Amino acid sequence: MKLITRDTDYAVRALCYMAKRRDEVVSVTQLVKSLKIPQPFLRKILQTLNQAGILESQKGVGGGFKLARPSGDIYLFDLIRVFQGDFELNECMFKKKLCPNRTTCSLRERLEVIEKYAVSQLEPVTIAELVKER
Amino acid sequence: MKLITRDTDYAVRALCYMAKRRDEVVSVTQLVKSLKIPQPFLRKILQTLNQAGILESQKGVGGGFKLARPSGDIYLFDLIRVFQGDFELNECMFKKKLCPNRTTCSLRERLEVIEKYAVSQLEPVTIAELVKER
DNA sequence: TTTAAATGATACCATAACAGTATCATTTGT
DNA sequence: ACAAATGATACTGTTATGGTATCATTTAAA
Ligand code: FES
Ligand code: FES
Repeated sequence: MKLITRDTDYAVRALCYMAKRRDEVVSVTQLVKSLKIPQPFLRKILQTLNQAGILESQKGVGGGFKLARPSGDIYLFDLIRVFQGDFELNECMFKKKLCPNRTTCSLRERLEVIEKYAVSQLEPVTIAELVKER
Repeated sequence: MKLITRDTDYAVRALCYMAKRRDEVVSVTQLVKSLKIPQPFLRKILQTLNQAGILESQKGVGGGFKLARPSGDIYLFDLIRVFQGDFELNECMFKKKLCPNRTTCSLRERLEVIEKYAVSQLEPVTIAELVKER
């Protein structure tokens, strides 16, 4: 039961690293030296971020990736959305989304409260924030 | 990313049903008629609860299950523990539990806050509570 | 102009968790 | 004896997770 998967976590680390070198193009090879992440996996992650418009890429020798926008405009939730889909702790709970008990189920209400809290906590987090804090 | 799996959810429903008929032995067949849960699956769930000491069973004709203790003493967390293991939204995040970034990672702190909140919300919930509320 | 360093695009793979099913054995009330 | 119930256990299908592996393409620099 985890809130954050490996993809997302790795992405956060890589983006933090890049945020500290803004506008500098960083290659996967470089990144892998600092962050201990398997190369091909990190590569896939960065390509995904590129397709999602969070990174920009430059091909060829001396190429690599850089942030597509200021680190303060890259939200943790953007990454979660990319790698994990919508943030839902609820997802109640029957084949094709229709749970008969929705109206009566009080468990559901409690889960919703938790989800709301989690969202409120995570929503404001940006890469800039995370970099600043260390 | 769900907090509660099907097992747990089904268990909650079944236990609520049984809580309303305290000390009455209820068979899986009966339960399945009210709750829309696949029979063999529910059976497995109840057997597990039996082994966990949450239910008592009676074999043979007219047999079935009943609560092993008052519904106010059966906590949602008991069920979560049985079907999902420890409640951890964190589980950081590296092969054999040792994440190098633990000290510096500020993401972690945020997740911990959320986890604490979730626990505080779910901890007091008992079957009795859930029955009462509908 | 060749070469090497980089990404692009895809396909593949291994493991585990999740959500069940299926069987056979045993107990027990009638 | 029989049928209704649980006990025990093994099996199965699907999806998510956490990756690898390949081949193609771009590009800077020798
Ligand atoms: S069981 Fe579906 S809403 Fe709670
Ligand atoms: S990445 Fe391991 S504690 Fe945050």
